[in-house]
Amino acid sequence: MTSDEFVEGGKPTLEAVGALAGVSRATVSRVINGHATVKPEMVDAVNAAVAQLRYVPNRAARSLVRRRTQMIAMVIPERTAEFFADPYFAEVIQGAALYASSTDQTLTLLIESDADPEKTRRYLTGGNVDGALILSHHSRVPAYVELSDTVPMVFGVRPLEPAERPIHVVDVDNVEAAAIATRHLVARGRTSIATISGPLDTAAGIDRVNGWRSALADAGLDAGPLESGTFTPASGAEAMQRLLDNGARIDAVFAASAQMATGALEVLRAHSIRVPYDIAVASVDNNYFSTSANPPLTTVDLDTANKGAVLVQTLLRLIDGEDVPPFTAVPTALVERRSV
Amino acid sequence: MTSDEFVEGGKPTLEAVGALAGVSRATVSRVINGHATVKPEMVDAVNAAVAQLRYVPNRAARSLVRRRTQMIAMVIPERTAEFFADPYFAEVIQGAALYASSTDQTLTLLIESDADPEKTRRYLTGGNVDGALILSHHSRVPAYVELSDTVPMVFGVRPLEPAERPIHVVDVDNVEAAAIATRHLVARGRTSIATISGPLDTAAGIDRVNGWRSALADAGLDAGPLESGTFTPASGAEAMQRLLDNGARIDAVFAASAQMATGALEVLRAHSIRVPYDIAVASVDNNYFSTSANPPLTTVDLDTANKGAVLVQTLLRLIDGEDVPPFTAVPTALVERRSV
DNA sequence: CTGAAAGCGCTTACAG
DNA sequence: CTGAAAGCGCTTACAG
Repeated sequence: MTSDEFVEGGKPTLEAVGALAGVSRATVSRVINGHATVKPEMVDAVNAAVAQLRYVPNRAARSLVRRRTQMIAMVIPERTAEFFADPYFAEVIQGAALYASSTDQTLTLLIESDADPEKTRRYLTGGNVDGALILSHHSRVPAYVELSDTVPMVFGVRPLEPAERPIHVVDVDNVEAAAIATRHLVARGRTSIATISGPLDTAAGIDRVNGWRSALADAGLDAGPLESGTFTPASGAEAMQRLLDNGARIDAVFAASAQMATGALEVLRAHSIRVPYDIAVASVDNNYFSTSANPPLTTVDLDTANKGAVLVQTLLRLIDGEDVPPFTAVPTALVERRSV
Repeated sequence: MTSDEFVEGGKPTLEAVGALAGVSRATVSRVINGHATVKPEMVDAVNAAVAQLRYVPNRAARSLVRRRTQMIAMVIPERTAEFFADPYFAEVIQGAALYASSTDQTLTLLIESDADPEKTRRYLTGGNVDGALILSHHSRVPAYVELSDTVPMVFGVRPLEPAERPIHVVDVDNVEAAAIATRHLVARGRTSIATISGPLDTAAGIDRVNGWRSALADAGLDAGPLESGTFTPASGAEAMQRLLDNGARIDAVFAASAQMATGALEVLRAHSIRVPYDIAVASVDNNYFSTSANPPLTTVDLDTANKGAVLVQTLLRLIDGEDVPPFTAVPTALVERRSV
């Protein structure tokens, strides 16, 4: 008797597995779903049959009866590609997709339509997904906050304004990340530490300024000058130039992103200011920009891929009705290279 | 009588829509699926009921009976994030996701596991998806070619060796793209045109060299010197340096990627060689690197987002059993900036 | 042209 | 501890 007898044509079904193992399909189902009430010998027989037939449960059937789509959406801004010089999204997506693949959830990418913002909301509320991860730009966040009691959601960034209702966010502690970098500068004996901040209308921009400021205060140092950029290399170069033009005597710069640090480094080089001898530069982000900068950047690793994984993990907990804290912090760590 | 009477609790079903419209659920199903055999007045009644109840078909139920998962996978290399300085994947994904969202297919990202390559194959052959888009590195392609008669597949790159069985690829015509750039250099009066090629073990690398060579031959010009890079800025800089070191008199360079062109430009600047006055530089890729180069690059736009869309479109045709040509070319176009 | 009915492949009360 | 049966929400022959 070959196992072929149990699969006529297409994919094997529960029925076929049951026939091979000599049990009902209800029992097979129980074994597959780990319902501990099955006799060990039946468990073994079923598992053997599953392996022999290479049985894979039909997602649609399971999803239909469980009333779960088994899908989660990752919502990302439409203009991502234009800003893809920023490796952030790629890393989060990669981390999230990898984690999702170890569960029976499917991760789908939902690109926000700038032309039709309602489309995304309709999709999310139309029962297409069990939950959503929101990585939109901060300006879009409030609109999603409203949906968060219709469909489970986890945000990748804290809203600027305190949300009107309890929400769940997974992010690094940006205050702490900036403080880590700044403290390292202090520990290396720097005393006049400027910052090139991110945009001050973003949570990350604000929080990193606060981290820089508080680390300085803790060390009994005055806050150095602050110039803001937009997280891009060009904006970092311009901010560095303004810092120099303003004539303040500084011996270190904390840049709120590796991209801005890269731009700053170019300006310093153009002025023959030696890094780290004359001015040390520390930043946040451990990515392509940090390693290929000249000199390579001492920076804070935000572990963005891990953030992607934790986002999914947290969302699944929420979907399962577990109690999830409003904020889950992803750990960060200093990585020392040659710019400090 | 309010429409609430037809939806007790959860999402409205076909049954509820039928009750509101005064028809059977079979008829509602026919209207929703556009089976032209329904009387116009019933069509209207059904559509009104659908709108009123905001009815959205249950994907799982539909998928179960149609024996289609309604999902397609995009297979991408695990190490993507590390190379994400290359905007290519982000753009393809964006184009593909956007197109998929206009259909009732869901696009899911499948990251190849370097540790367990079988995992991806099992997923694809386990009935999880209706088809797959393969964007892997070239070395992985042959393994997928084997699967292409088990599950419909479209490749984003032509295999290096002619495939053992008929496959479907969607890509730009790399020979033509390179020829466009080179012809433009020729039209501008350049006569000694070198190339910084991509890796010569990739289809894009090889094809772009051939395009450069044939454009030159067509113009009655000798092929200039060739140095190879790996598509990265650093490799472009090194190749440019070798070109200079070798002392050949050249008045133009065709770089097979914008990233390599960026690196080459830096070397030329360091040598005070003026672009385009002394040496003109044309490239391929219209992305962040092309616009932020100094000077901005005259280059061939590969319309990568559109490639993503066409990949999905082609795969859906294949899944529907249509006749699809083995190669679908995505159009390219020259964009003139200041490097030529 | 339309409806009643079967069935897609699962899960899970309900009996036993 | 296990099985027979109902049912998740659709689509589609099959009658009429």
